[in-house]
Amino acid sequence: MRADDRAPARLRTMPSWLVAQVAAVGERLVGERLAAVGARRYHYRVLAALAEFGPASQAGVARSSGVHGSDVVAVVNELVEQGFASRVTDPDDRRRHVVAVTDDGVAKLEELDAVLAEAQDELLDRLSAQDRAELVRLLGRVLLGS
Amino acid sequence: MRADDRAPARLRTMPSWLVAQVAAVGERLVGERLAAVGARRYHYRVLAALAEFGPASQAGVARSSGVHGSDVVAVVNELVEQGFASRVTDPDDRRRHVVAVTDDGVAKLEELDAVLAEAQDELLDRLSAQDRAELVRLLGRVLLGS
DNA sequence: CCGATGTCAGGGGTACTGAGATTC
DNA sequence: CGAATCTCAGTACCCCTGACATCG
Repeated sequence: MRADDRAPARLRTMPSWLVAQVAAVGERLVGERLAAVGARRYHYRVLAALAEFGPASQAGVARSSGVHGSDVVAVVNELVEQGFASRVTDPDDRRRHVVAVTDDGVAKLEELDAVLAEAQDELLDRLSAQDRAELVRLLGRVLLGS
Repeated sequence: MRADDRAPARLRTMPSWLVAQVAAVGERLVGERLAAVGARRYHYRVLAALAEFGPASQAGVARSSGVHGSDVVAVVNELVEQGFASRVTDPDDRRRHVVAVTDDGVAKLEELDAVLAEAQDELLDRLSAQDRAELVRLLGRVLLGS
């Protein structure tokens, strides 16, 4: 009981639907590759935020990674379990748990980067370099005020 | 504990992430508007498929709407409850439940069409008509072989 | 028996809400 | 006190898997 992709005409030209379809394909490609190395998108986002912005409280990680605070808890739990992040209570403000990426975490992030680059290529297989750049430009513009 | 949109640089130019962000914005706009009139995307997709392709078995609806067969059951249940669809056992093949859109369902679909058109405009607010067409073209091309 | 169909139960991932406890 | 932080429980949606009974 699977779906063909003979979608109703109403949908085939609806931008929000097209973009959702493309996003779904991309998320599947990315998700499969991340799963193959034991990660999810949440892990990547949190590791990337920690690597770029440095150690931060979990609330800070939520802000910089875009992952919801309630989910950061679980993701950081998993990253710590796997040795990719450390979490210590801030002595200056004992509400805060300062999270930092470890050396293993940096290595893992590089592995994930490579894996995601592959997925991008597969997703955009049919687009020329120009078209890829144009797509990125248009998507960026749509996001500007959201 | 909400997210700013200061995303890591790794993500800001990654096509799969950009498209997922835009899709998320679109899905929120669409979802909110549909919720305001008591519907979800699944309802729209099933109604649109029924209106365009005519009455069909639930397996047929799954194929033409792209909604998974296991979910079609629940969606059709809800549409029938609301009077937007009818479901009768096919006398020629008693496995099949033939689903059809009702007059109320057609009216509902038109309401949803209007609501979704608004959402498209809001989503693409920042793009010229040319850019919108270009975006649709590029997205369509990405989907061609997926 | 095989295959298509409909139904149900359930999980996984993402995103969010609400409440409680702790600390500033 | 109010506000921020962390944590947990739970919800919702979408997508999917697996199993089962029914029927052609």
